[in-house]
Amino acid sequence: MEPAWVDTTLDLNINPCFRTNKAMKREFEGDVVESAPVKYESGVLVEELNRVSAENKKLTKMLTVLCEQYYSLQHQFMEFVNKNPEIETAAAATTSSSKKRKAECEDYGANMIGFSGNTETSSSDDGSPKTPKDCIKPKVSRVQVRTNPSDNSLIVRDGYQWRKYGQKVTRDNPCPRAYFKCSFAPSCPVKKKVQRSAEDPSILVATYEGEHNHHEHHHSPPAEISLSSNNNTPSSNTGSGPVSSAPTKASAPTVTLELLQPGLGGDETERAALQIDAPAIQQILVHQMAASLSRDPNFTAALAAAISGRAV
DNA sequence: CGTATTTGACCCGCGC
DNA sequence: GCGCGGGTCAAATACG
Ligand SMILES: [Zn+2]
Repeated sequence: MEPAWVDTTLDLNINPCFRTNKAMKREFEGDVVESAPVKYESGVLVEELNRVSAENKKLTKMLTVLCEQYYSLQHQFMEFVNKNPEIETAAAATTSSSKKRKAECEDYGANMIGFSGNTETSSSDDGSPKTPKDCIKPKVSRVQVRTNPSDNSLIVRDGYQWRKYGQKVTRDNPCPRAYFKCSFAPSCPVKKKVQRSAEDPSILVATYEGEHNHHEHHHSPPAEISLSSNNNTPSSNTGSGPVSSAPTKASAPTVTLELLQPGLGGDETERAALQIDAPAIQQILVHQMAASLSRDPNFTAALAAAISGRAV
């Protein structure tokens, strides 16, 4: 769980010298005959190539798993953020260096309903499309992904399968906004909107809406990360949730999050530092891991390479 | 030929 | 009522 593991992996990936030395050493004390240096060298090289190839494959697999875990973690992180409006305010205050703060303040309902409630409830609903608009917003989560504008037009690679069903140009953004719908399960109501940031075209803003009621269409990792945000998800209100819109202030963790604008370094991703005063220490670790992951340009580059190279 | 994407049309809420 | 802006539909098209 500690970020050191990630660093080690990345170092292995980009700098296989140590591994090579070890392998060579082992080869030396193996079936080595010094009388034929060329043949020995060739054999060692071939074997080393195979080894490196296998290792590369293994690392790619690990990276894929890590990527999936990262996405899952990111998803849950923004879910966590959505439950605390203060974080959003602070983040908007810091990140909006020049952009206007829209203060749209989408009501963070924080109620986990809508995942078994609004899909099939009104079965005997005749033609009248009139629905009681009791603000049954299932869930709205916003996430910003930093990508290379030349690589991909719009992000889709987040572990799920999306079907594009619309594209519109918005008023205050020259970049169009794309509308996607989860197409894996026909009963999955999850939608997502993707639009580039107006100022920084390398940042894609994705807005997820709803919650998946199925697994990812391919082998999902067993999620060794046991974040699970157990503090404020009683998970007993999933059925009929007239839950309070805000978590109880008494037991809610006080979270302080600050996001730094990447613009200065140009190569530096946004950094998230947060401070939790709660019995959930795991969340701190998880968030630190997320921060370190998103902060590390090596990881970003490797992630981009892995995604673009081994497209799902 | 089946499926996914494109893209203009259509709908709907909202402010004037 | 009307215009505007955002969201969705669906016919046409592209793709494998
Ligand atoms: Zn889904």
